[in-house]
Amino acid sequence: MAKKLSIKDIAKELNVSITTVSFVLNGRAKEKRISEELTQKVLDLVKQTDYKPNIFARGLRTGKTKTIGLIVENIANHFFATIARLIEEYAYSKGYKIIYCSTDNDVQKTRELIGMLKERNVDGLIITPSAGIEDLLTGMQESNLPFVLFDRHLPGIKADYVVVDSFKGAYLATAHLLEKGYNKVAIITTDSKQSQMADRLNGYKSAVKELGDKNLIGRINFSSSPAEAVMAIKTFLEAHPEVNGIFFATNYLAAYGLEAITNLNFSIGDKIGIVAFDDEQLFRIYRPTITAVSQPIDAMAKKVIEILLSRMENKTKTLDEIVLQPELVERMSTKRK
Amino acid sequence: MAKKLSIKDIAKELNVSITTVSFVLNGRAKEKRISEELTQKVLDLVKQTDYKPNIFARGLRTGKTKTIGLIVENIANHFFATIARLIEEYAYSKGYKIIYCSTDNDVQKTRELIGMLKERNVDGLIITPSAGIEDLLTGMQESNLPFVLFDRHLPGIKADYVVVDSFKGAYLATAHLLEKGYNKVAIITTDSKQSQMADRLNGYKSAVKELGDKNLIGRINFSSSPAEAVMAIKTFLEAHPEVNGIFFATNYLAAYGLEAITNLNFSIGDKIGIVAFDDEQLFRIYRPTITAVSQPIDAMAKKVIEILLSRMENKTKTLDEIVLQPELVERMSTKRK
DNA sequence: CTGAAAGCGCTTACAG
DNA sequence: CTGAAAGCGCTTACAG
Repeated sequence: MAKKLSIKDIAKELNVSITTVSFVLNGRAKEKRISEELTQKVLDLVKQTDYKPNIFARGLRTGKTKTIGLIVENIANHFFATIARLIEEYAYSKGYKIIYCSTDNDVQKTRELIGMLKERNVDGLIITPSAGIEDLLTGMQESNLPFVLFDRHLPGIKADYVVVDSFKGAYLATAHLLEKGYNKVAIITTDSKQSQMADRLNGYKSAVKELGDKNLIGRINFSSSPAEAVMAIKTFLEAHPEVNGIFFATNYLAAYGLEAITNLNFSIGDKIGIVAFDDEQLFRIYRPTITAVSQPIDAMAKKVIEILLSRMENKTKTLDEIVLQPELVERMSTKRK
Repeated sequence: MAKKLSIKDIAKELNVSITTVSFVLNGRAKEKRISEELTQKVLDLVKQTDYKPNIFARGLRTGKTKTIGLIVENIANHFFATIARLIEEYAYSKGYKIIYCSTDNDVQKTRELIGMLKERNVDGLIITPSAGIEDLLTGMQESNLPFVLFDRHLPGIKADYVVVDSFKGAYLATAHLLEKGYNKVAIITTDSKQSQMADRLNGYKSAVKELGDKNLIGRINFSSSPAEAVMAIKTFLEAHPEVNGIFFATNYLAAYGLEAITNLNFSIGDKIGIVAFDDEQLFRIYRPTITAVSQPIDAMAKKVIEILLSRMENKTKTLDEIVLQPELVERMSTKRK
């Protein structure tokens, strides 16, 4: 590897001390009353030689890395991929880089990843937490490593978070189905205990209690393969022939559900109304188009980065518990001919 | 932040020199003939205290980071997200972390990202290259920074790459349409000059020349918004009413195409046959299901990491130019009733 | 206004 | 078998 330039080379070339160069580089020239002329000479040479400070040396001294760890459930999921992309962009514009990882909702893996990111001295973390990592989060708070939870939070943990009002979204979805005359509405959800899933179930129950008949709950094992999930949904629908409306608690459950329903040859919209939680391209393109609860992904990404950065700069003193509002996007899957 | 343990603390606790601890930690105890007993004592204490070497200090000395940079076109695209996920997994199992970035096919952004990753001293890079970064790649070769290209490669650059046989995939897709009796087959592609896109166009042309009539080429501006792309495809189809088969050169073009075709109220399969390059969930779930050219994503991810790691360990001397075979997955969109 | 020097936590050539 | 010490490239308290 071609010998990299060091601050020493710059200093020598200009016949000044490395201290001076360092001050200029860190924007402390004014404060240290280094002459404008000299400052400019340093900046010019740095630009001309394309000198980049060694990140390790700097990190060793300062302990900062300008890196943020982003731990999501599964980066291959459309929702997480899109939000990761936006977070990457906002972070990048502030001079931060992102290291992403996927947990698959595996507590052990989440623990390892957090350990790994701490070891790499990330300056902050963004996490979709699974239950069972409360101790790690508490530890991070004690050691002053800033983090923001998103998509869900953990009861009992007092920490910044950005989530969508899942109860409200589920309520809107279920009420919409009931009002459209689909009077036996089921929910298809996972067996996970996460806060957002619990909220979605409660939103469903609340709408059913108010406007509907009785709860019809199908739980799909979180670690099912796609084929197993499709089969499980099919079995559920066969066991409950009265169902004429379904609220799918996640985007991937809805995708599996579409496969199951098509296998059963039910006519979507006519025989059975459908709403998905979380909007995506599939629901716009599928025919009939699928009514969905849309999350404000862009606003979430922005909020998350904003909170984390101000926390990292020690600006925030109070807790930021942000609950954004979802929106129901009405499409053809909840319309009878 | 709680004071972190250093190698000094471990050494002091055990009354040995830091040299000894360092040798043990780096698996050089045997070679340095450090007694088994002492070695074990060190390892025990390290485990017990959960001591982690400071990554900066190590990096400053060795220049290694155990980090790989992954630069893809767009992490929110299903193909890249899935492959990134797999690469992450394989890399992780070998003790490496991944930093991802998205280029949006913007040469300037790609250049910046490569610069940023070099600055961060990644040990290696995985890149979906855009034309215009040849000099950077050559520079990396000169400075011995290992990298592997994937999805596409650059003519004129002699470097390891892993791609899918795009010519073959496009040929299969187009020939399949023609054989099924869709005798006026168009290709919808981008205006990009990338090797894989050029190959797909050539595969299309070759099949048309052999089995078909004349070339019908629709080019969509790569930086169109989704709505613009849908409109452009619609306009193309209206201008060419004879078209009864379409080969979409990418997954997202196919998705836009489905929207356009539905807007036009064409019956897929009957009036117009469709094949997409790159398979994804949408094509399995959509009704009718969509015939697609499937890329061996898992094999690609494995190959990429394998080549990069062996290159990083200086094991590879010869060039690895891997071309994997795609597969045509026949579905309903190319079947007439 | 500017510089000499300590020190961050490692690795490793050298000495014994 | 083991250790004292140099040095990686920075930042910054201190001195002038």
